[in-house]
Amino acid sequence: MTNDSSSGNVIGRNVDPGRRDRIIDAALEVIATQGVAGTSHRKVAAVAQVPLGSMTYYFSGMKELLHDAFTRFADQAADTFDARMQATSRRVNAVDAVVKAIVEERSQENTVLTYELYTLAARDHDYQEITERWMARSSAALERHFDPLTARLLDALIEGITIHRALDRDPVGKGDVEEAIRRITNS
Amino acid sequence: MTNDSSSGNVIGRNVDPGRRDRIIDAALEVIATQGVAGTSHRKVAAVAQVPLGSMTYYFSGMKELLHDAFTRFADQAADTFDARMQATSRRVNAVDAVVKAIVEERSQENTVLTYELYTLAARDHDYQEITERWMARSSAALERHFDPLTARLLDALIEGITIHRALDRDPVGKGDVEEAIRRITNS
Amino acid sequence: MTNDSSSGNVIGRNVDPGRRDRIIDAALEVIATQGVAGTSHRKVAAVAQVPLGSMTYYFSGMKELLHDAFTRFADQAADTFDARMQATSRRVNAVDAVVKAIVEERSQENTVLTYELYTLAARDHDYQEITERWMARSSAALERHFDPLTARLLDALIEGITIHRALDRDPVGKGDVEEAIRRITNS
Amino acid sequence: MTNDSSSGNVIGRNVDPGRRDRIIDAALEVIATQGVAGTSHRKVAAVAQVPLGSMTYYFSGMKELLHDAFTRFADQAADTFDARMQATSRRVNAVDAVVKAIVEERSQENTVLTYELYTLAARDHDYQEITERWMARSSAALERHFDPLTARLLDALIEGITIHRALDRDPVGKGDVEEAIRRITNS
DNA sequence: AATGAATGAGACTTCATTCAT
DNA sequence: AATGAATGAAGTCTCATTCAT
Repeated sequence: MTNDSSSGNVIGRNVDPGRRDRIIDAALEVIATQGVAGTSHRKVAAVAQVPLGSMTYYFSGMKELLHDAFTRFADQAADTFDARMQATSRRVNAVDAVVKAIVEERSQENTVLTYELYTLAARDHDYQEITERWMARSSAALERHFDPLTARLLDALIEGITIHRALDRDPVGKGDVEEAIRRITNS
Repeated sequence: MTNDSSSGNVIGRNVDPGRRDRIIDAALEVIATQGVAGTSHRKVAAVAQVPLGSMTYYFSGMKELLHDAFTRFADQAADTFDARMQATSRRVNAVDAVVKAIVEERSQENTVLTYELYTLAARDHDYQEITERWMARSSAALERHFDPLTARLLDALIEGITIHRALDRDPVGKGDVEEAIRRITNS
Repeated sequence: MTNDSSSGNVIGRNVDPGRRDRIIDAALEVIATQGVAGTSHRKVAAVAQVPLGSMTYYFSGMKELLHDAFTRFADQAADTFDARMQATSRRVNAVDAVVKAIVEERSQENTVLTYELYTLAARDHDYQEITERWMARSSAALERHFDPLTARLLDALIEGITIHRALDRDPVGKGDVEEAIRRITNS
Repeated sequence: MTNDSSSGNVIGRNVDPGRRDRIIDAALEVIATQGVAGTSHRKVAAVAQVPLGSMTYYFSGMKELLHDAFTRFADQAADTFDARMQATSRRVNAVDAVVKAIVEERSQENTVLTYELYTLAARDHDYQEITERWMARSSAALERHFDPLTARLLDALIEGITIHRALDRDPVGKGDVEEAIRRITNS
């Protein structure tokens, strides 16, 4: 009668720990695909394979869902970047590491999610907290290798290059990226 | 007989020639306020003070409206930046002009609209054409004073600084912006 | 394919003047049957045989629908009572007319609707305006035959007797009603 | 063996004996504030500070909860009125006592609850039993001082005056209330 | 040319109730 | 005995779009 979803226990309610996490992941997937504007409880529930009613059981509303999703996204991105900077011992390698972070890592999905977040943050302070924390962590990671001002300016440059690489049909190449990093860091 | 759609002013026809423009302006206002996600025919029609039926009469649908609106937005922004660069005769002043463009001009509304556009462009090629043209015009304007590579990198830096200034609670000051421009342009 | 509702014009949208009125009537029917608590857009739309979407096209929301419905109900009740009082020329007959108004006319449906309205009015001033106007018209109608104070007290008595007759398993009879009217009017 | 539900305090059992009562009180509070229509298990549970699951554990469903709540309400109201009548020894004072009962005692909350109850009773016989008992007790209390017919008519008058006082922007004053009581009781 | 009327689809959310524990 | 987890049903409302006029 009803779809036996995944693991037995057909009669009665499933006890499904981890479901909240699954919904958040599904939300990020839908946001990346359809944008915040195209994200709905229905679609997320379908991707997460949970009943529609679960959505507002686990999240007070759409806003909480989006907030939690973008918090996870920003935290993970910052973790990754942090790890990358941490793995670089010497300053001369730091420039390389940054170049790689830009060129190799920034997926289309990540870029899309980033601008969706910025768009929300530009209008709603609750999301701005997420971007602030993220930016602070980025700068801190860069300060492992650069002075505070340089770290900040470099962070901004990374941001700008990433955007332009994402939106440009003929994006700047790796060599030019490196040149930009060198200039801003006086390396 | 009555196919003259350009100039005529036969009784009862074409009473409100600027209506299409008015709708586009209203659309930009609504997008800035409510985001693309919160933009609807109804709201735009209300702001533009035109009947709801006008919306799909003048625009084939939501997408055409958004496309036209962002086209106007990007064109105007590029015009302004172009004029600013054109007004600067010597390279030494160019750095100053760029700093001012960043610090004095980028309003909250413009920033919001910019990311709404990027968000669309990141997912839909039709909008990407708009951002591409915009970026090309920006670089061209900068090439009045800088070599092509520098112009491109500078353009990206401007982008990044603008974002960070918009999203940071304690944004970098004018002096630091100038320092960044100097570094990227080797000035 | 779609249900041909009432009168032709299957292709395209029906132009159906009077539809708003029909919805209001349907609302009163549903309220009488299921109570305000049990009234929903769906149910009213079903009774009125209009699409669900019509509900919020014609009424800004549930509240406007209820307000309009109860306004019509109160106006009609006041009209009827007014006509009854107007038809009675002499005071001696007025008592009789009032008795008849209570005993013969107050249907179960009317009584139910009245208390639904009172319940709303007790909590929301917007509905209280309806009851105030109704009460004012009742008193005015009674003042054709009685002095103002007597009219007011009589109005209250009518109210109370009606309630008790509706809620009592063994309601007071016509004779006792007449006795009550006589006492309150000193007739 | 374990059917002793009144006093036991075995470990882990019946830790919170007054919980059912607390829920009923909370229900009355919610009904008074939001109306029967706006009353839900969730809201009542929140006010009573009990888990949501308690609601259907202690009450078979919403109807039982409402029924129990209104039973308590009616009983308490009848108790109060009864006490007031009992405290009045002589008939001449009885009129005064009734006037006071109307003017001094009928709170907005009580009035609201009363009509919510009437609204239910008008449609559902199970609630009508509550109103019948209440009315019977009122009449009985009045019969301490008045003959049966007068008691009944007076009871109805009290009802009507209370309603009109609640719904009228400019309610009848104490003096007029007294006049009404005198007329209906031939005092 | 222009628009008011109309509606099906789908949005978010609340809820009473069930069930495993 | 008691409850947290869970969900299907239904609620209100918004909307893009269509069509007759």
